[in-house]
Amino acid sequence: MPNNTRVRFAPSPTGSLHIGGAHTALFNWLYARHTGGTFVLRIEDTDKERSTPEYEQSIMDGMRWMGLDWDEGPDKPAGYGPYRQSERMESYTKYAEQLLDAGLAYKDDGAVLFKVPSGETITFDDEVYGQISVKSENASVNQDGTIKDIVILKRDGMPTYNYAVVIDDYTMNINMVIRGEDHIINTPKQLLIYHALGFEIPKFAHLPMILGKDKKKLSKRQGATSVFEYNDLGYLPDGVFNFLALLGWSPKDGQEVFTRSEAIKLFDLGSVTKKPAVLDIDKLNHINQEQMKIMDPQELLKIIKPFWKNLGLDINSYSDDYLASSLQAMGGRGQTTLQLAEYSDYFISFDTVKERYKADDIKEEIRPLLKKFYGELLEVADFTPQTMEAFTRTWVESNESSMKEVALPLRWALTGRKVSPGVFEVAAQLGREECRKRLAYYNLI
RNA sequence: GGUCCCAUCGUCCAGAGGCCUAGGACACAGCCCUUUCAAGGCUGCGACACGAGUUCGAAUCUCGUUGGGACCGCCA
Repeated sequence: MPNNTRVRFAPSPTGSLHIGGAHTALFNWLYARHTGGTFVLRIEDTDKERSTPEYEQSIMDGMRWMGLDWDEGPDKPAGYGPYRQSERMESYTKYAEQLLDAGLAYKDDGAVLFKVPSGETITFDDEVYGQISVKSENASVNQDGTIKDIVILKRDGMPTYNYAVVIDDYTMNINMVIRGEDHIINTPKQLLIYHALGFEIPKFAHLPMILGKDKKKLSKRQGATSVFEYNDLGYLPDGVFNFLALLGWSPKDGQEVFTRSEAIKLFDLGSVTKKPAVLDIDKLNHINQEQMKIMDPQELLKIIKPFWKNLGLDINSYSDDYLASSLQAMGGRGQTTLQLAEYSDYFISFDTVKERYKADDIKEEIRPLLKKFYGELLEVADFTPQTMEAFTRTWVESNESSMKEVALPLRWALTGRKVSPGVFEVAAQLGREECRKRLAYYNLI
């Protein structure tokens, strides 16, 4: 069954993909994937001054990072191209002339302006906000409140935003326009042009804004600018994806942690909220942690590797299986990839342990006991957490010691940290010989 | 200032007239488990902005007030 739902994400390449743009792109993608429709990427590069190919590239990379693939775009031409506005001049000129001929537009100083009528009421049904109506004389105004005709072609010949979107959405057959709420106020202006040209009107769905802690629209100054910074900060694409999906929307059953395919299945424009949402890093951290827990170990490993490298750890001398199981051994600890990498460093390097722990807390009186115990522990037939723990429990009992007394120093010697997964889990992961080496270094066997 | 939009715990969401002495999640506090917590379990704290209506009954509908946001570029 062919599906003709067509949505688009239309960023302007004047900056990287920021969190607000990512949110809009995500919801478009979710809608397209849920309905089986087509997701179009259109580059709105009509600002000659600020648009750059580098930003265009960066936006696409950001989308790829988030796993938001598009079906049509500058790099994926289909029947509705080109996909950059700067390459679609022909249609802007054509329809401008049509408007000029019909007397609905006029030229002034080399620019073409659309004549805004008065006395009309422009109404549209937003899929999220419901019915919105504005009087045409209020649709486009000067600072003093007088009607302001809409510039459609600038003096440099390029189309303006409000005009180009209409022409492109129409000619690209977009039938559902999903964009930020900041565009709700632009919609009446665009509707005027739709009417003047006799174009069929698409459905509109505006999304609540994402606000910063100060409740102001996210600007480049606050928080991370591009989605890549979230990567560097330790967030998973799936974490950002999941977290962003929860801003302004939630599945009917209240599930908060979900995979991409679950999100696609569950997504519903009808349950998008209207209230602007404040971005809460604590929640992102939590969602990110949950995503790390359910992620495929080998996939997670690919992401953690660069973080380990940044910590100066030599991961090349270990197999992927060892590294992946080290990550698994962390048992869900750490909220970000950055933390996970840092917390697990002792699986890769004993040097980091030596730097952190000098063993000067060990009282000489108990060293003999520890030596005796660790020596025997290293000889258990089966170097698994279960066996080691069982062995230890009986040992401390018959030697009038305690779990605390022997396990805590062991943790320090093995990890150089106060906190870690179960110490026998750590020991098993490190392996008998590595444990022997570390204990020997601290003169504990 | 004008136009448009919004209004439930600190934050993100449930709630579409009785199921609400308002539910979940994050954060916070406390407790528990344990060899440690950065893992896990439990408990607590905490909100329907206000005022009028409509109704037998309102967080849910209407109006007003207040508060917040967005936009007012030949930027998008």
